[in-house]
Amino acid sequence: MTEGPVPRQRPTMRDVAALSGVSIKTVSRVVNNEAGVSPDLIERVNDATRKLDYQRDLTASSLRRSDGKSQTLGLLLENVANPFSSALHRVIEDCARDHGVTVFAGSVDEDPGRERALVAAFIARRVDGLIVVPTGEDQSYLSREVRSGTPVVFVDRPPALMSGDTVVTDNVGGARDAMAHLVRQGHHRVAYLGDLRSIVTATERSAGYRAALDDANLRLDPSLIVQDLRTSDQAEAAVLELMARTDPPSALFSGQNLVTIGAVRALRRLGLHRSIAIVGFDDIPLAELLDPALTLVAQDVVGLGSTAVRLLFERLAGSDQPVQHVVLPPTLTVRGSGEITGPYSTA
Amino acid sequence: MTEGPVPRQRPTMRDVAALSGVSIKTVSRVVNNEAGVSPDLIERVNDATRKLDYQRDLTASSLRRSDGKSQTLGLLLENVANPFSSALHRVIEDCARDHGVTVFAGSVDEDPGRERALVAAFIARRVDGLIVVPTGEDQSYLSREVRSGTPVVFVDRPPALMSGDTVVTDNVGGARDAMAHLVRQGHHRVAYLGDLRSIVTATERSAGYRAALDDANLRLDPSLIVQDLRTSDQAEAAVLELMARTDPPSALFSGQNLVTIGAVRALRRLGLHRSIAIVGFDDIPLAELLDPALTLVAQDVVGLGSTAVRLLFERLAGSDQPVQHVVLPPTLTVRGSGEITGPYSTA
DNA sequence: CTGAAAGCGCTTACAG
DNA sequence: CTGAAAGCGCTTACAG
Repeated sequence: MTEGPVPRQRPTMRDVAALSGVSIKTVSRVVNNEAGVSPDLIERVNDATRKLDYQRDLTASSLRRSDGKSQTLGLLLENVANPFSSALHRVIEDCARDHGVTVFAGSVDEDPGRERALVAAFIARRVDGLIVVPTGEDQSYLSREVRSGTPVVFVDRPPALMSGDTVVTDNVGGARDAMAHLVRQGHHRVAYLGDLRSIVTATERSAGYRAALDDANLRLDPSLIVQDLRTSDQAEAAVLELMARTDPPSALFSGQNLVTIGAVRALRRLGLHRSIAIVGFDDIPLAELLDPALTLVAQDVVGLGSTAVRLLFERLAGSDQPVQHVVLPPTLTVRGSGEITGPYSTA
Repeated sequence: MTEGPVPRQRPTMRDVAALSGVSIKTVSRVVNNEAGVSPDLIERVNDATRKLDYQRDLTASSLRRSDGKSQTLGLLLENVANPFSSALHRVIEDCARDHGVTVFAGSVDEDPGRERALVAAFIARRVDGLIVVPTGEDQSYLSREVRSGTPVVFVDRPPALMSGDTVVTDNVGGARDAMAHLVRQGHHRVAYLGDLRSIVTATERSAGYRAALDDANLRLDPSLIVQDLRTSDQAEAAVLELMARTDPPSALFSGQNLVTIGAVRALRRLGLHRSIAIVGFDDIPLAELLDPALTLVAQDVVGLGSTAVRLLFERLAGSDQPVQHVVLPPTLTVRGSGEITGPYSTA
C-alpha cells in the first residue's frame, strides 16, 4: 500500500523554540521585534526561523492580541469585474497595503441578500473594517457591526436607513455640468438615460439633469426620460426607440458607463453617431478611441478610494469624531461626442 | 470627563452558552448543525444566538479544527484593475463562493518581489490554497508551500523552475490562427507587437507569429518585430515609428490588450485605421464599437477561472493525481479590423 | 533579559 | 444526549 507524500506540518513557534533552545515567549519577542532580547538569542531564533522556514500564523496571533486586529479589510463592490469597481479596488488595495492590511473583495450585484451574506462572511473572518458600496435598500443592519467595533465606510453611494462615514461623488453637480455643456452646444431636447432608480447615484444624476434644464429655463419633457436601464442592451433598445419618434432628442445624457455603451451602439446602428450629441457619466476605457471620442463625466476614483481608506483607518485608530461626509467633484472631459452642435447652436 | 461609546464586545460561544444555560460544547454542536442535540436545547441555543446576535469566529474555529481549513483562498493577479485580470477574478469569486470560500486578491504588477510578499501575506493568514498568475522569474519558492499543505494552481501562465497544476490558453495556436487570418487577407508583411519577453505568454504568442509565417512560406523580417512593450503609450510610439519606414507593414498583430490599444491609437493618429489591418490578442471592452471594430483573439476566461478553482478544490480534497496541465483554445472574433485586405489579396 | 502559566474563541477526544 | 478537560498557535500578564 503506497501512501501519498505526507504534507509536513507547518512549523510553529514551539518548533522554533525547541530548535533554538529558548522558550516560545522569546521566539514571540524576536518575531515581533520586541526590544530587550539579548543579541545572541535573537540570532539563534532567527537562524532557527530560517532553517525551519517558519511563518507566523497571523490568525492565531490576532486571536490573542489585545487589539484583536486581523490586519484584514472587507471590500464590497458592485462587481469586481466592472471597470469602475475594479479601479476603486486597485486604489484601496494600494492604500491598504501601506498599512500592512490585506483585502477581501466581493461582488454584490445590486442584490441586498448578497450584500448581507458577504458582510457576514467577512465578519465571520473578523475583518478589522469594511468598505462598502451599498445597495439601495437598507444598511441599518450594519450599525450592529459598527457598535461591535468593526468600522464601516461607505463609498460611491450613501447608506440607507443609517448614518456612517461616506465618500461620494457630486453626482448632482456633475450631471448638471454635463447637461449645461450640452445646452451650450445648442441642445434643448436632451434625453436622460438612467440606471435603476433604487440606486441613489442614478437618482442624483437625474436630479442634476432636471436642475440643468431649470437653470436654462427649458421645459422638461418626461417622455425624454428613460430609467431603470440595467444593461447596455436595454440602453441600446431604449435609444433605438427614442430616435424612432417623430420628435427625437438632439442629444443624450447617459447616467452610467454600461448605459453609455448601449446608447453609443444604438447611435452607430442608426448612423447617427456624428449627428446626435452624447455625454455620459463614468469614465470608459477606450473612450478616446471611439469616433467621435466620448465626452464623459469622470469620477475621482483615486480620491474616493484613498479617502475611504483614510476614514476607515482613522476610526480604527479610535477616532470618535462626528460622522464624516466627503463629496468629491467629478471632471467633465471634453473629447468630441458632447460637442456636436444642436439646432439652437449660436456657433 | 466624557467617554466615547464603549464598543460592546462581540458575543462569544460562552455568552450564548450562559444565556441558554448549556455548555459551550452544546452551543458548538448547534452552531455546526451536528446531529444528536435535543430539540429544546437547539431552540434555546438558537434563541440566545439571535438575541445576542452571535456570529461565530471562523478564524478561531479553523485554528482548532482538525482539517485546519480557513475557507479562504488567495488570488494573485497581474492587476485587479486590468480587464482580463478582473474578469478572471469575478469567475473565480463565483466558483469559490459555491464552496463557501472567500477570496483575498492582490496585484503583482509583474514584480517578483511583490509576488513573494503577497504570497507571504496570504500564507500568514493561512489561506487554504493559492491561485497564481505567476511573474516570469522563479516560482520555486512555492513548492515549500505546496509541501506544507497549501495547494497552488497557476493560471494564464505556467510557473518557472517548478511544476504545478496549470491552466493556460493555447497562445501559440491562437497567435498562429490570427496570423493565418491576416495572411489570407493578402498580408505578407505583418508586424508583431509584443509585451515583455520575460512573460511566457508573450513569448508563446511571438512563436505563433513565426510559425504562421513559416506555414505560409513567408520570410520573417526581424525589423517588423517589436517587443518589451509595457504600456499603450510605448505601443503607440512603436507603431508610429514602424509606419514611418519606407517599407511599412500592411498589417499588425498585437500580442496583448494594452498594446492593441496603443497600436489603434497610432493608426488613428496617422489616419491609417481603415487601410492597415490589425488583429490583437486578448479581448477589449468596446472592441465592437470602434471603427473599424476590432478583430481579436479572445481567451476563455470562464474556462480558465473555473478550471483553476476545480483543480484547486480537487487538491484540497486530497487528490494526489499527477500534475495537471490544461490548455484552453482561444477564439478568433472577426469584427472588421482584421479583414482589411492587403496587397496580395485575391479577393 | 527570560520564561511558566493563563487565556483568546473555538473544536477535539473522551467520559458519563 | 451532554459536558469537563485539553489544546489549536499565539500573546498577555506576571514573576524572577
